[in-house]
Amino acid sequence: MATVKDIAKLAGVSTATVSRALANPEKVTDSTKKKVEQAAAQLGYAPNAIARSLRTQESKTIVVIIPDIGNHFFSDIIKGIELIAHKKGYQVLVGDADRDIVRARKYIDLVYSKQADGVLSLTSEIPIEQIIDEQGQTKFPLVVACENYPGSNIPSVHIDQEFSASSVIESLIQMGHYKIACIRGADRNPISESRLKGVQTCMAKWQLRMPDEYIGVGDYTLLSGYEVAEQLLNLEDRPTAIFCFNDEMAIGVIRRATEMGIKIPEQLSIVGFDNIPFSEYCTPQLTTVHQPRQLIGESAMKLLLSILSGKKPNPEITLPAQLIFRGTTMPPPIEQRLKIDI
Amino acid sequence: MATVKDIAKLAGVSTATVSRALANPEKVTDSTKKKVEQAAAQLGYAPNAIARSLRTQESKTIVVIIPDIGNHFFSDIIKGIELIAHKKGYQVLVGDADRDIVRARKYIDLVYSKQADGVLSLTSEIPIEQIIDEQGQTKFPLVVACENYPGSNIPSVHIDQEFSASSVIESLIQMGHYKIACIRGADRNPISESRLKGVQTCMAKWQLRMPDEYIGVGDYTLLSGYEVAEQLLNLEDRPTAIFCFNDEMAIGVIRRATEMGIKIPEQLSIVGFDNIPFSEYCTPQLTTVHQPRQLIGESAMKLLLSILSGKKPNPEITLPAQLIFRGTTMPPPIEQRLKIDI
DNA sequence: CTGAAAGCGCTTACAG
DNA sequence: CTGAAAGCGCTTACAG
Repeated sequence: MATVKDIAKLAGVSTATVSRALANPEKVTDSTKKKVEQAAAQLGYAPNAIARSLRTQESKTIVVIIPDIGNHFFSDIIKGIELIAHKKGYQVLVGDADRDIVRARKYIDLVYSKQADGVLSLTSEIPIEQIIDEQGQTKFPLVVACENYPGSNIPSVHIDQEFSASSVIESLIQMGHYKIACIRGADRNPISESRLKGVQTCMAKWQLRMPDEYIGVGDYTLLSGYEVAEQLLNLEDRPTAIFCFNDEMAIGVIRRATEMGIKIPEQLSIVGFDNIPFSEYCTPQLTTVHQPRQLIGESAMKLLLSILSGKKPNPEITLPAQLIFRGTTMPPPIEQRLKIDI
Repeated sequence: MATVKDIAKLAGVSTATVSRALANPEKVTDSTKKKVEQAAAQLGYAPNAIARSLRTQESKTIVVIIPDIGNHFFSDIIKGIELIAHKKGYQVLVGDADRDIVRARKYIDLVYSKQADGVLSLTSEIPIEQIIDEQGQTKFPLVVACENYPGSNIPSVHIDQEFSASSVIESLIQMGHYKIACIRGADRNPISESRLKGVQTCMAKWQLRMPDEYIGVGDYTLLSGYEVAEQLLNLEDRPTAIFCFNDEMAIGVIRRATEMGIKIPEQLSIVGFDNIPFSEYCTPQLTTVHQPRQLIGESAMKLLLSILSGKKPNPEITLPAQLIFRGTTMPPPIEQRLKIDI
């Protein structure tokens, strides 16, 4: 492989000049610029990015940690991240943590080993002691998207989870539902906690309560939705609506309900979350909460970029979400409808 | 950040010894090993991988190029790749080419800029002149998975596309279908070509022919399946079966057919390809060809690893696929059934 | 077993 | 505008 040295020899200049001609052509006369470019082309020169990184102390690479590469929700976010990153000359390294904090740690290590300049985490399942110092500050450029660490000041971009969840419940209640169940994510997952809080706040507002056996726990996969649906739908006092904390689980519920001969939406309303592409293609089409995925990715990357450039930007960005009504929701059978005193 | 120099000073040894103690502890006395380890721990040392790469001339990183991060099919393959790669101390950089050869080129550049040691491409849409020299040899460690460059000797692992496609058609014909349409991928896509060849070979074997208007062209997305279905299903002589070259398109077809009031599978049989998780969760459940995705990923990574270690392995691995019958296929209405002369 | 020294391929502050 | 020189942080062949 050709190096700056080879080019220098061929062009009859110093390596310093080669470097300048290639990186800052304006610092060099037109004629040397031309000589160098020609020599570089002739030798098929490709700069050694590793050597450059070592010298400049930056890798121009950021790593994005995703909890599960099999989850559709993250694709568009990554597209948004890449759009901005590439525009600014940054590479994107996608690391699948597989919901394992040990694997997440490995990806964060890339910053410590200087292979990446910053981290964009799409999960909050990252080792807190690796990222926060004694003063509660982040130890390196980090942005958390979609999720957030409540109570910390880690920069983050997300929708208003609590409000969105609360809106879902509000609209179900407006339809007349009151036997409302939900399928949440694992305990201690901040998103799940926020959404559940929104759910309960709204129920309380209407002087309703969601009994414990109506709160199913899934892991955001199709299969877990399918399995938890089984429990919920076999309950003595079966819910008339199920709010799932993502679309995958909702689609699992549709499948199980269909198999059990329960008519959707006549006998059971289902609401998902995320508005993944498949949500429009299942039968019936899924009512869900749309998250502006690409925008989240773009905003998160811009935020990280501004941190990387040494600025102290506003560390929290909240983006709008919207509830999309499709074919899995309608008022419950009349005898099961909430009677509202006026 | 602490460096070997700092550790050397603290431990009272040379940097050479520090390096040895950390990388090859057996080359060093137990007592110096202990001293060095202690010093390293005390300083919170993290090795600079960039400096190491520059010195050792290897990055221990491989890049995997995928055509579309939004496509479910690739998730498990990546999981398989990562499983093997991590076990062998390699990092995996996932690059989304977005079906754009210019972007694929950027990822391959990582090899030339020494940031990656090899490439695992899950698409054949890569610039041929960048990877093949005048003698028709690959210029750097490269494995193509799922797809293949017919006629080249680029190492690859894949299923037998032609045979799998031909089996699908065979079984449709056995059911009595003969008005069989398909939705293929773009022209010049090798997978698409191989499968189409399998389709046509099998049709010919039964002395049938697939008319041109029965061959729809999609781009492997839900939407394209939906749109092409519209054309196919509005044909004067409507097909009784549609074979889609991936599950996404098949699910798009299901959606459109359902909207048009066409009963599946009574009036229309549909077969997909890939067996993505959603194929089990749509209504009806999709008949499809299962590809051993994780195994493909693992095999491809092992093949790349063996190339990286300087071996000349068998450059072509063919893995078994299997046809999975679910709810979208059955014999066509009796009056549309193929009459076989015995 | 250990150390001094060279070198991987760049970039950049400094001097001219 | 250009060049000589230093240095980023490692590893390793060589000498002892």
